[in-house]
Amino acid sequence: MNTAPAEEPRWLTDEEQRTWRAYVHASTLLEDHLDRQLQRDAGMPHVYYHLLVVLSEAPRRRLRMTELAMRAKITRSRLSHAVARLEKNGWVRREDCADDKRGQFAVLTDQGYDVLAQSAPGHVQAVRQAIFDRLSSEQRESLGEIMQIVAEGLQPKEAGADLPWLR
Amino acid sequence: MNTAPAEEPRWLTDEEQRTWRAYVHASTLLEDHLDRQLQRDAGMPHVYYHLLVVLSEAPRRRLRMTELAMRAKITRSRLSHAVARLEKNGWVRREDCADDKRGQFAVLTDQGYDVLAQSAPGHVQAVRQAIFDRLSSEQRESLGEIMQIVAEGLQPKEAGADLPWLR
DNA sequence: CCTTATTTGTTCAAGTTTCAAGGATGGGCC
DNA sequence: GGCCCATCCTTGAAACTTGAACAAATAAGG
Repeated sequence: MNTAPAEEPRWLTDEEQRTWRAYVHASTLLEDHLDRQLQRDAGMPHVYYHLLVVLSEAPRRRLRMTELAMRAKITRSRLSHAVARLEKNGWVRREDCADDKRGQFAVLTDQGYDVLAQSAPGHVQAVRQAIFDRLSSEQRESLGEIMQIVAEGLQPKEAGADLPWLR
Repeated sequence: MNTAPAEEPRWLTDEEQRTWRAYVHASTLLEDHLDRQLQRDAGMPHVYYHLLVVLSEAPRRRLRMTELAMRAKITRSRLSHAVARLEKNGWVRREDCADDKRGQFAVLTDQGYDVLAQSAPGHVQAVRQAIFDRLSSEQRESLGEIMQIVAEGLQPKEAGADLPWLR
């Protein structure tokens, strides 16, 4: 028996190595940048801002907790804490679900909407400045395709998922 | 005087919007994925793992704290905590700097190197599986260029930086 | 020298995220 | 109904991150 990894793993080529490093650096810097920008201008980190965005696009500006967690790609636990915080800020409010007594809706408040409306321009500008303004239209297109592919590959397999949705 | 934002901001086009969403989703899922993979196989999150990697590539496997922070794109504060944790694991050791009595070196221990060597294959496989195996060679190339550009744009301007290096 | 400014790394407090556990409801099945 | 198990969401503790404040040491100017 040989349980130890017998074969040499397929290491990254030099170019892949460089690409991967560049990706890690860029994504780290970008997330930091946006977190700071939003913390300063909106009083919340990027993940929280994103939650408000997702809510703002939902019908009646409300979503079930699980649905919101899935759309935002975060765990339910994390969402629970996050909503608690946003609730304290008055930007989100919880509402019981009539059909399912286990359920909770997260609802974007008017106040939350205002914060969003106020900080959106700055956020868009930051994103534009960091990414789109620097890329050619071919690159922009390419980036979209690539990220789409990567995201799909990591998406918890739907239907019969062996994961209780995202672990 | 008109301090309020007078002009309609340049919103993202629909395609840019989609691209940005795809990016956020992909990067979120990817970072989560790697964090879990490494937490499971190496007992540390991705950032910490990256610190070991950077150290392993430095001459004599050691770097000044600030230098390490810069290469890893994290704050000194965060690094301080991280090294404390890694030190507790016996994977990194601190050493005083002879030239500059304020200075500290973070040194990768043999034990740290072993952990790295052991977990590297799994990590590479995860990265490959999530990204490179899914992309065409054109896309791989494109991704590298794009991320390079984005990273450069966010890099704290060197020389005369008005930032105390990353705030 | 002597004073002032900068750099280096740490620490504290507050905030966030993760993980494991748990309470409650819903649904299927006999 | 009664039982079992899945789903919905929350909780608490531990780990991690952040930003500001800080002490020590060095660099820069006069």
